[in-house]
Amino acid sequence: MEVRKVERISKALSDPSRILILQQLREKEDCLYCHEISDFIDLTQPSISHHVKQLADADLIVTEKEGRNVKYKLNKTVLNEYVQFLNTLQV
Amino acid sequence: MEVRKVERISKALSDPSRILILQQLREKEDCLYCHEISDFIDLTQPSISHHVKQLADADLIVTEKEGRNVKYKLNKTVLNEYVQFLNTLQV
DNA sequence: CAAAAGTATCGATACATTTCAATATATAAA
DNA sequence: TTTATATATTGAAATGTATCGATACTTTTG
Repeated sequence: MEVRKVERISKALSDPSRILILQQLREKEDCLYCHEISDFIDLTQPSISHHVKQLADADLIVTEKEGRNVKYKLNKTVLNEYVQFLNTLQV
Repeated sequence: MEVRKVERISKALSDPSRILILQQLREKEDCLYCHEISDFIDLTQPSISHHVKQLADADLIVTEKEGRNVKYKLNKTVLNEYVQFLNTLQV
């Protein structure tokens, strides 16, 4: 994995709201809808949209449009590649 | 691992210079001296000192003083805990 | 087609991070 | 003890990020 990509993923993971989104995504077992996020994060809609974008731009989540709703899934492949990179840092 | 800790480690990993330091630390197999960093990072001494501090504050590296030099080691325990946290994000 | 609902984008402001020059501190060498 | 070397800290400028209100876009519903 390229350094630039590691940097972007790390940055996406460096915010409590975004970590919480990923945790809730796991709780919901890959069926988190955008509008559900405001249930557990006390920020305005534009702020939440911004955080989701960071996660999506880092490829940590995949967005899927369902009518006027947006549904999120964890991108396990990218998360695994990131973990793999971290493991290569250990001799 | 606490969210605050994940946040801090992620932030430490979200900079190309700091990623490079960790990569070189692996190359040197846990024997990286502070003054060696300027060989592969083109920043001033205070900037390098700042980056090293970020890594140390996140507990990703352990610093050891040897006379007027400082030597770094990777904190594998913390890195593993971080990886473990990331793995719990996968169902 | 008009209104409503869900999400994204824009522009502004506040806050955080990166970087450097200057300076301080600590240890070693002369 | 004076000087040199290695690292840390400080303060400031530049850049980046988070947040919000306002607004635009898209899809659904009436």
